[in-house]
Amino acid sequence: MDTATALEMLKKKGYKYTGKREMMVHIFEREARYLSAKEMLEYMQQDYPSLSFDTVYRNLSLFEQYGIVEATEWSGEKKYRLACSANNHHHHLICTTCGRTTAIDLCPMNAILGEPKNFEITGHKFEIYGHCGECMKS
Amino acid sequence: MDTATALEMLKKKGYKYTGKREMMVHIFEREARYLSAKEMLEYMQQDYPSLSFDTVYRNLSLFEQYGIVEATEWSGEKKYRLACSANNHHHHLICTTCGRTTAIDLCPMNAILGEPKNFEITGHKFEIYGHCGECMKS
DNA sequence: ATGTAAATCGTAAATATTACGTTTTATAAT
DNA sequence: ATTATAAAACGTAATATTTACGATTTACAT
Repeated sequence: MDTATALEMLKKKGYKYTGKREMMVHIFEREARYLSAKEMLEYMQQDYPSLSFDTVYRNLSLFEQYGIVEATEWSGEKKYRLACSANNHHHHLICTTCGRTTAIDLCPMNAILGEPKNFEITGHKFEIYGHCGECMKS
Repeated sequence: MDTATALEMLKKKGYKYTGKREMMVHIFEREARYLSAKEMLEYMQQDYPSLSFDTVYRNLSLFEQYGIVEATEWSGEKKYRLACSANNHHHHLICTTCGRTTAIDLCPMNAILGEPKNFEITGHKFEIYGHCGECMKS
């Protein structure tokens, strides 16, 4: 999911192509890791000093809704990253310090045989947490 | 992990055996599901109308620290449940409406061959979310 | 150039969690 | 049983995260 594709897709749905949305996706591309809303706000404020919370949160939700970013939460915060371009479903090693990820080409759902009785599955999460090489140094 | 065992264990560590802690573990036993701090507070206030947030949060942290409860988070809230008495490591189907769980006797970490390079693993999460039979009715 | 709906701003409200000085209480020693 | 003391709880405030909303600005189709 690159910036142009993401924003053009939104435009086709009737949303506007704004500089702030463009920058948000750019930052996700550049950082290539999970970001909190606060981190995103801080990066954005370098270019838009008076940016409001509303804009960041609203756009994060919009991006999530249309599959531009994927979200998870740890340490009491929601975190967002650009949706993986890999077309196969997979999971991640996540550095809980910096948010960087490494893909795991394995989904435990494949090992779940049949449907559980009396339970409608809506989603699942498989995440391995830890510290990446960079963060271990410091 | 039953009430008596849990509280006696704490006592040996130098913590006091209080009616509030006893009731908290009782509620966890009775409910047998993930509870938010708020839900716990509300249950507790039936017997202790002036109970403060501090007590609930402090004791939840204490319980987590000593393995009496296990915690996770979804929908922007931390949730706690009595630590599973099963001595084998396992995971859960979780009803995101009521917090009830069903054990899955499977851990995807077994399929992760070897240690990832340049990454120190500190934990992992495998959870399947959905709606249980009870909650699907309503 | 203009109309209109969407986006953003500025700010406040809502929600969840943590913190802290004071008072109360469980517990062990006397 | 009384007392000392350290932990627990109270009452309340502070902090952090997320959401909400009326007013203003902007993108963009006409």
